[in-house]
Amino acid sequence: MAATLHDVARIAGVSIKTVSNVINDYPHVKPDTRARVQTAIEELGYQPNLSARSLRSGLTGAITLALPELSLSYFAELADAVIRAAERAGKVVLIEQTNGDRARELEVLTSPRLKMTDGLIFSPLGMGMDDVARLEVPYPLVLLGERIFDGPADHVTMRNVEAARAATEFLIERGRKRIVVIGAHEDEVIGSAGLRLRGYMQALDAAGLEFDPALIGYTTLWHRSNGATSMRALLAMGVEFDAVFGLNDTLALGAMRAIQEAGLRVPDDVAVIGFDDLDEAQYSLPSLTTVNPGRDEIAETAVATLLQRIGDRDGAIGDARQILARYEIVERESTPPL
Amino acid sequence: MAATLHDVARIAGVSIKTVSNVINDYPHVKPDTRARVQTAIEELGYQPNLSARSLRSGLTGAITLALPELSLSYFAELADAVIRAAERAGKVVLIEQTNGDRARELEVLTSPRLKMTDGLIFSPLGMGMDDVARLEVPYPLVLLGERIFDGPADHVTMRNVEAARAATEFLIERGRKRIVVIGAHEDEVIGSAGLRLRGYMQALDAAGLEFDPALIGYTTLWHRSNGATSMRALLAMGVEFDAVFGLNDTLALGAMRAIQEAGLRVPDDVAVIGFDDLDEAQYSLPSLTTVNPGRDEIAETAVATLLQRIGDRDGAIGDARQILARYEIVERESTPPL
DNA sequence: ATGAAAGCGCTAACAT
DNA sequence: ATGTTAGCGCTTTCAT
Repeated sequence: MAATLHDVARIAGVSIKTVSNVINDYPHVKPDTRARVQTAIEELGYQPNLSARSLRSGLTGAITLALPELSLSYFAELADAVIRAAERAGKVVLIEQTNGDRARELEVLTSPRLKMTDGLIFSPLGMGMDDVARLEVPYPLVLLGERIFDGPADHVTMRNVEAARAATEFLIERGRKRIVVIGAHEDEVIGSAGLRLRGYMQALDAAGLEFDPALIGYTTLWHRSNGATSMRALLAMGVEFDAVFGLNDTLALGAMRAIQEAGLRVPDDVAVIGFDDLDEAQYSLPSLTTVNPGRDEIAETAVATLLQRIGDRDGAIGDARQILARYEIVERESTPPL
Repeated sequence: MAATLHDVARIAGVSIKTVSNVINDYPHVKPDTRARVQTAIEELGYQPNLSARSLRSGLTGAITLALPELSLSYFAELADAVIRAAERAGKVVLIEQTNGDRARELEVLTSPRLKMTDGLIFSPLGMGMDDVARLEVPYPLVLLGERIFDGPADHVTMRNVEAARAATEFLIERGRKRIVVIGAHEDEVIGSAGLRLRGYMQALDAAGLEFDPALIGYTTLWHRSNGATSMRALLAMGVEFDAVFGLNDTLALGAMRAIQEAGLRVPDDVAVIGFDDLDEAQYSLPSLTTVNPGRDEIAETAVATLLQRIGDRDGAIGDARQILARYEIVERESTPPL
């Protein structure tokens, strides 16, 4: 059996209170008592029983991260960043995959398994504004993504509209006038697709360019294959264009493949920009210019915010906050130099 | 405060034992008592306190998965598969990232945080055979990967040598005779690189082809950029070749980029095969022929094996087992048809 | 500076 | 079929 406080206390010839004091760095312990306890701890290889500690303290030292799926690079890189940020704070991360399925997302919000952790960082994809009320939960919650706004929980997200506008302007500054968008969702107002499309429109407007519906490629999912398929369809219809804005990197990468298949050159004939700054955007042929939406900052802030809420037993922090990360355009080979 | 067993018992007018019986599906409970308890549970929104349950039962219902990093697609897809398999068994997964750093890996093996879970699925990258003794741990452990063999723990892995041999033979069958390998590690005997290189040699041998050291591209890491760099170096040296075996998919993808940059055609001038069957292998240009090493089966088996060990309180299962998944070659566009 | 003891919420052995 | 009760190992008043 694993050693307990009592075992350590017995070996060290002190009470369990003293051992506890040593472990928790309570200041008033005589140096030589402390040393004796330390020796006993090492001798026994004592490690505290975390279940017991949790039961007593009500805190587990773990947080849950719920996201659609790790096979999507964006979420894998987000999870990586969240785990690193949590680790820096000495916390550990439990991952739930929802597949972006609304029912599963709602289920996760009330799952008993959440009690294994102190709070939830939640990146929904299937839920919408109608489900806002479901976010009134009795535990600390930080929301990610663009499915819900002004909900009852802290929300950390990116500047979708501004960043998409900047991406579009980046193409316009380089002389492109007929800019295809890949990945739009019919009638979506919020959600990443809706917001980024709005940014696109704003940029056209500001530049005095006319919006042409023929330039919009709709896809339901945002995988590489959807980008390629959508692009091929546009190509087949004979639409004329000189640039492509992929609403995320995988779409842009897929579209870039279709463009090259058709014998067009990137960036000479068609300039391409993506959104997300995935690791692989550096390694495509040509490498992909894209928007870094501040993923690391989002992860960092989400963890910090959640931990604040967890530590805030008497609601001193106040109302739900909206936090926006800084974005940045990363220029690579898929767009021409200025 | 959250409701407890006592609250439910009081409302339902029974003892906590009865409530506990209902929750744990103990058979001998009168139907109407059960109904009364159920009503009380719903009324109070009772959810069991998992810390208390863990303290009492010694089991948490969670497992740890320790891997290098989620930003590497292979591990993201592995984690995805492990989480799904665990979920099917009603277990939850906590993820630790080691960055493939040996010191960090050894640290994870003895971390107190492991006590938050019932066992560990461990995919080391920095540890080696010298560290085998460190795997004698006082908790259920299942090992993944090719860093350690015949250790004291169950080991689930892929048929590296056979699969690499099959990949090489696949190229030979298509008439290729000068096959470059990208991603070799100097003097490595075990490890993915060492094993796969051995499979390559075996295939050459069996086909009566001579091994040419000039065809081996060494890289320390297995990112896309390493594949591209290594390939460019070989190209610059004027080495002649008609095929490339990337020891993993990202290397192959990087190499393919360098090949195309050099004006060579895939698969006509150079056939390319990878290893891993990542999602993105389907979407490259051309799509990548590769080896599916049985990742889903590995994840499934690792979880099942770990849960068996966890449930096996009196060591009835016996010694450490070695389990090998089935592999399969997935033919795509980067190799010519037979 | 240290000790004694209560109790977090649950499970399970033991009663009835 | 249901109730009583003793801990699981820890933190934390309250004493000393």
